[in-house]
Amino acid sequence: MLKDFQCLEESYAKEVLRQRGLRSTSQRLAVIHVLHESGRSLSVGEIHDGVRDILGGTGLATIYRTLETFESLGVVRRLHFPDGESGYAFSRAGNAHHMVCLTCRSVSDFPECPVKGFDLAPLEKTGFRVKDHFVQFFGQCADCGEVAR
Amino acid sequence: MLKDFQCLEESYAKEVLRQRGLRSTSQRLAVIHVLHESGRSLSVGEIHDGVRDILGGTGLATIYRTLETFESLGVVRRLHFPDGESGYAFSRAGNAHHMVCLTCRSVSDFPECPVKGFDLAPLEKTGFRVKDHFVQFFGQCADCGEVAR
DNA sequence: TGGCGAATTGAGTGATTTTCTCATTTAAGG
DNA sequence: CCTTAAATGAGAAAATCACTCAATTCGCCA
Repeated sequence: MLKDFQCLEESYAKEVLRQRGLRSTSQRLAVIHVLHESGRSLSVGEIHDGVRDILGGTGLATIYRTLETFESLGVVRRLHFPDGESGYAFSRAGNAHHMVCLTCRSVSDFPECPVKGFDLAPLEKTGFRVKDHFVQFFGQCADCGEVAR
Repeated sequence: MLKDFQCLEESYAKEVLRQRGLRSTSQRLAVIHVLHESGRSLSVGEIHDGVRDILGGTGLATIYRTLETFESLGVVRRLHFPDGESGYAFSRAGNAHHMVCLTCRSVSDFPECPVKGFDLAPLEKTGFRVKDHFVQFFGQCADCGEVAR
């Protein structure tokens, strides 16, 4: 069973679920726990393994359903890497901007939305109406940068 | 067989292939043809169908291999939509910025890289070293915007 | 605090997508 | 042309993801 202590991320997730009338099941909280604890982007298999470590047998379908639910709530985000791989990472709602380390796959959120600094004028001049955006910066985090040098 | 006329995109792809010592097969050119002609993002299945219309029986594995090859060359880019779907679109090398219409899935490139106007200083202050970026804007193109109104 | 109803899960199956293998074909330089 | 290595086709295999329904569990309310 999940230990009593809950990190900020777990209580945040609980709150979001509650607001939408969805249940805070141990499986859902375990997914958040695993994602947050790792601090990086995890594959579905890694998340499944992590949840099983906490709860014992857990169905793979539940993992897929949970990730889908959380992604629609903006609590979890799916990231796609240049090499074609993909993974899921914890993300505060509305934050669609990430710095992804290509070495360790750690994910950090932006201090603030970088699109504010973008000049969208030439873009909208073409008649295109922007409704959403998705920005990812790839590179090396502080730790991996050290090692590489 | 592929007709003699080749669009700019096809000769561009041929040139890139030649530079890398790769062959310009009819299948590869057909993939470019289909992608460019549609002007939007296509699924693997749609590309397969399109190529078969031109060449007759073509293996699905070839489509996958071709897309992988072109993506590594920067000629084709894989796009991921908010709904989880993904598709491939023609893209000039080095252009990692796209406007994607959520209605018709048409893809247009940016006039110029919008990240140039963005201040990376606060980001790099965290120790993160930016090596690449990927920017997608979702919304409605001029045509679909008209209809919606 | 215990029970009820509805949401959620588990397990297995099924569908879909992607990769792999290897014999055959084909592009491209000499 | 001819040669050679790259590329393809076909089908099987692997991986990924979705569906179904009985059993379980959460959250509300008495």
